Amino acid sequence: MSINYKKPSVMVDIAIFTLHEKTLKVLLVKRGIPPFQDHWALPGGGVRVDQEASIFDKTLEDAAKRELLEETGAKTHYLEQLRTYGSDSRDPREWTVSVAYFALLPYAAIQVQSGSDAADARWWSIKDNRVPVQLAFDHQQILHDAIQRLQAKVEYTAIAVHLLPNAFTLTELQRTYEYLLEAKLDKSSFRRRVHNAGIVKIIPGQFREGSNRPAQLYCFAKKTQKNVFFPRSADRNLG
Amino acid sequence: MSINYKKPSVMVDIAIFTLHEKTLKVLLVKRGIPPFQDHWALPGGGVRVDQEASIFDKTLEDAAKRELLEETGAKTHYLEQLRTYGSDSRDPREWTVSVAYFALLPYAAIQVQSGSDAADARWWSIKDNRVPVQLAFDHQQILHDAIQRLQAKVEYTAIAVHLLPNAFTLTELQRTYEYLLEAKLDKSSFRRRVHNAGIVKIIPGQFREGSNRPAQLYCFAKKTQKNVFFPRSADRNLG
DNA sequence: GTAATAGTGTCTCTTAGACAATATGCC
DNA sequence: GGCATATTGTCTAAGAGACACTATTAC
Repeated sequence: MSINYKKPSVMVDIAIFTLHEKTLKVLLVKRGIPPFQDHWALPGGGVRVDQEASIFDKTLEDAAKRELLEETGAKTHYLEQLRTYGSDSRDPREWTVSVAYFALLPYAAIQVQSGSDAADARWWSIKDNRVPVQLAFDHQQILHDAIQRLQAKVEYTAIAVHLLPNAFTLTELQRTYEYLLEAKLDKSSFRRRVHNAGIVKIIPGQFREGSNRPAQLYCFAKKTQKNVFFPRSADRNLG
Repeated sequence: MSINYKKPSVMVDIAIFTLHEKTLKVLLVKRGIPPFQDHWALPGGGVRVDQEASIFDKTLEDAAKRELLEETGAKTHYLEQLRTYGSDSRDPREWTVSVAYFALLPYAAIQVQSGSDAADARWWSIKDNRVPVQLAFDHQQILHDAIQRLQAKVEYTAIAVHLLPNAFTLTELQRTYEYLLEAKLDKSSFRRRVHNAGIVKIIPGQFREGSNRPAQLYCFAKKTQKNVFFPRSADRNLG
C-alpha cells in the first residue's frame, strides 16, 4: 500500500430522488465540459482533500452533503451511501473511483440550482427503472442500483416518508408505497402495520380537508426501533 | 471535478470470515511498517492503477480478489462490497479512502499465507462483535460494520452456507444459523423453511456417519430465486 | 434392548389479505 | 339525503413456533 503509487481520482456522485406529481424523479445535470459534454449525469464532483484550498471535505459524507446543498439548496433530509464504483474504463481519461450516494427529499424542500459547473439541471421522471436519456459514464448503472436499493428498502423500512412533505395522510403514504412497490396494498392491513411499526405520529388536531371526510395528518416518528416497517415482508397482491 | 486536484489514496480492505471450531473468525495481518506498526489490521492495500506496473487492477473488485488470493491462497467463494470509508483523519499521513469488502470462506479452503508485506497473519476469534486487540486505522469500525452486515444478511438469506464446507448436514447448517443469530431455532421449522426456500440440494447417497442415525449430506443449490431464505423474518426464540 | 441423533407430523398462534361496515366531511 | 373518502372490524389463510412422534444407526 501507499502513498507513492499512482492514484486514481475519487469522485462523489449522488442520486437525488423526490416525488412530484405522483412520479419518482431524479435530479440530473447537463455536463458543460468533456468527457460526455452535453450528456446528462448524476450531480457529483471530486472529493476536495487539499486542506489549503477554499473548499475542503473532511469526510466522504461531507463531500456528498456539499454536493447536495450546491445542487438543491436543501439541507440533508435522507442521505445514504450506495456503493463504490471503480475501474480503469468508466472514465475515458483515467482510472476513477466514484463513491455513490443516494438522497431522498420532499419536493417542496428543493430549489434546483442551475449554474455552477453544470450547464443545466433538472428533474427527470423515472420510468421502468431508468431515465429516458443516455447518461454520462456508468451513471445509468449507478442510477439503476440506486432505484433497486430504494425499492428494496421500501419493502421493509419507513424510508418512503422522506419523499413526502412533513405532514401527510395515511392514504398519501399508502399511495407512495403502492407506487414505489408497483403493487396494490390493502388499506386495512397497511394502516395496521404502519401503526404497529410506530413509524408515524398523529399531529393532534391537524387534518387535510376536502369535499369529504377530513383525513388525519401524520408526521414521521423519528427513531423507531430500527425503523423496520414490515414484521413480515409484505405479501403483495401484484397485478 | 477533476484530474488536477490533489487526490486521496485509495485502499481496498477485506474482512475475511470463516467458521472454525464453532467460532466465527476473521483473518488479520500484523503490520510490518508504520503507521500502526505491529498493530493488527484487516488485510488490504492500495489499488494498483498504473497500467505499466507489474500489478494492475482493472476494477476495485479485482483488487479485492487479488488481496484475498494473496492472503488466503483461495479463490473467491463469496465476496461482497461492504462500504467505503474516507476522511482526512483515518490515516495520520493523509486523506485516504478505503473501499471495504467482506468475504466468506469455508475453513478448509484456506491456507493462510504469511509473508508478503504482512509480518504475520492469523485467524482471530470474534466475541461480542469484536476482536480482542486494538486494530490499526478505523479497522475496528470496519470489522464491526462487516459483522453487522453478516448478521443482518443471515436473517433473510442463505449466506451462511458459504462458511460451511461443500457438503454439510441440515443440523450443521442449523447450528451455524443459531450461532450467528445468537438464537435457538426450532428443528422442524428450520428444515421446513430451508426446503421451501430451495437453498440446498440433497447429495444423493451421501451421509455423515456417526454412532447414530446417519445424516443426509446437502450442498448449496446455487442461484435460487434471489436467495431469500425467510419468507417472513424469523420470529426468533431469543434467550 | 439403550443411547443418540435424524427426520416428520400436528396443533396453535400470529399476522397479513379480503372485504364489509361505519364515520364524517361537503354539496 | 347522496357522494366521497377516512377509518375500523371481522373472517380467513399462510406460515412459523412448540413439541411430540417415528426412524436408523452403533453399542
